[in-house]
Amino acid sequence: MRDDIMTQRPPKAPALRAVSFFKAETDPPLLTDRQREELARIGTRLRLPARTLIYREAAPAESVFAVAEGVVKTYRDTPSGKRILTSFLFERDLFGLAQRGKYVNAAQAITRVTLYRLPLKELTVLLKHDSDMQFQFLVKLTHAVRESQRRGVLVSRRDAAGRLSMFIALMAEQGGPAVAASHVVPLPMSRSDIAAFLNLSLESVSRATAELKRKGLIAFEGRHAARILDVPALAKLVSGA
Amino acid sequence: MRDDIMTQRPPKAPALRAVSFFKAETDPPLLTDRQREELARIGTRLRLPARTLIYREAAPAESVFAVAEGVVKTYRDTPSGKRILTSFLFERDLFGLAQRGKYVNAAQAITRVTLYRLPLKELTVLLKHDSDMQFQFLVKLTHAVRESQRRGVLVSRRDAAGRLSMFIALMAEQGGPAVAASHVVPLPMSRSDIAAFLNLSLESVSRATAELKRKGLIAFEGRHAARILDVPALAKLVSGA
DNA sequence: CGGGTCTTTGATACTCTTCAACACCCGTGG
DNA sequence: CCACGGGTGTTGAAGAGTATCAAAGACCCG
Repeated sequence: MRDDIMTQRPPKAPALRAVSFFKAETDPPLLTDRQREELARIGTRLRLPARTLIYREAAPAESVFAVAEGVVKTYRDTPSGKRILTSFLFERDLFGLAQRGKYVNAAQAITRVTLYRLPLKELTVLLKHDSDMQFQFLVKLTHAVRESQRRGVLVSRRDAAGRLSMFIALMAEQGGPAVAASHVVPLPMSRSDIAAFLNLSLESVSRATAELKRKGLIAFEGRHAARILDVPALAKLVSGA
Repeated sequence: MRDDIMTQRPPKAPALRAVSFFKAETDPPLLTDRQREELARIGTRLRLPARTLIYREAAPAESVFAVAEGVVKTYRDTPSGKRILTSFLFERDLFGLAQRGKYVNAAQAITRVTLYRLPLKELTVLLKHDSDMQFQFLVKLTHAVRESQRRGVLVSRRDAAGRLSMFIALMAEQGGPAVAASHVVPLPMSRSDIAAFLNLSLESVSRATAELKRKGLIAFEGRHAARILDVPALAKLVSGA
């Protein structure tokens, strides 16, 4: 609450969130105000409505994007017509993964979003000049590797209910302390996005949610929020099988 | 061949391989000789026999490791007793992914390996002082993110033969031009490692290899090498479903 | 209120997993 | 040189779980 007042008054300059690989009690903001200003200077602030396609797979990659507000998904379409969601991006996340000058995923806004578009060229110059900022990007990238591996662990489970429970736990964690306290987890994405992320069919996700409801673990508050009713039971499902 | 003579005469200092996010015709070595020397200076050269456990999951993370020679796997054990292989590491790869001072995976040598153990503390100091080297680590990390996502795409396929074919293609790619020319793909890891990487049961991997053999796509030369017999057919299986 | 999208539910088929037994390979030791 | 043993890999049959196809229901936006 006080947090809202503090951070939303000025238009949010690009920021990063990540858990460091160092042992640390707290996770301080990765970037200083000055660094954020510098990023804002080379970048462009974009406000995009929900569902906007930000870039396509294999499009020329000229920028990296920082999420200031809203939710973004990145995905890949397989030759067989299936869509794989590689990640959900939230506030203070980066996206725009490229290889040889081309994006390896497509990116699309899920909600209305505010982004900072950071031209790769200027960004690399900036990073090479500001060793400290570069280090923070390095920390952020290791965070991204972990997150990607986490999805790998997620989809390794066979049962749909188990995958879904891990996903809800993931989203709860992402929401921060406010979500943890209220036990209400926002799920801004569609069921079909969840299915593509969990590598399940749409129907399996639906049946899994039904199962969790039936068992009294969660309840839905509209389509885009889940209330956790039985925390220990859900935690057990998340860890065990 | 000429490459062997060039690189193996002096003990290989730590090196990195990665595809850059920039558009580039060639992929030059990421590190200069001087940078490699500096890394060698802060690091320790280790020679370990096959199967050596390098570190456990959740162990205090004090170092990053660079592979100079041999093959390493990183894995995670789930509460339900299943083992998930998160990556295979080859020459010029890095491993030692940590979070809050602890390794998030375990790491084990598959073959006899030569490693450089780089203390995190010294490494970060070095990186902050050498902005250019830090940038190369950043490139390497984006490479790691892509590789991790690739595994995500791999395991999204339902059919075992499809996953295996993608895996063989991955290993072939890793082998470089020599492998591509000979069509013989080294598979130094065990079937059970492959199974854990592909998120399949041991038996399914076995059946998938049998299927590929039966269809005349590949032949095995011993247990740790596959010869690709029908390149276009395999490529088709790799891409399509 | 209406149209269309998103979601839920149902029945069938398909693929992998599991459990079990067997075959194979290779280093070891007689 | 050969037999042995253990790990490794292969093959078979039954069972579990999701994917798929089909259709009805709920929700949201205009």
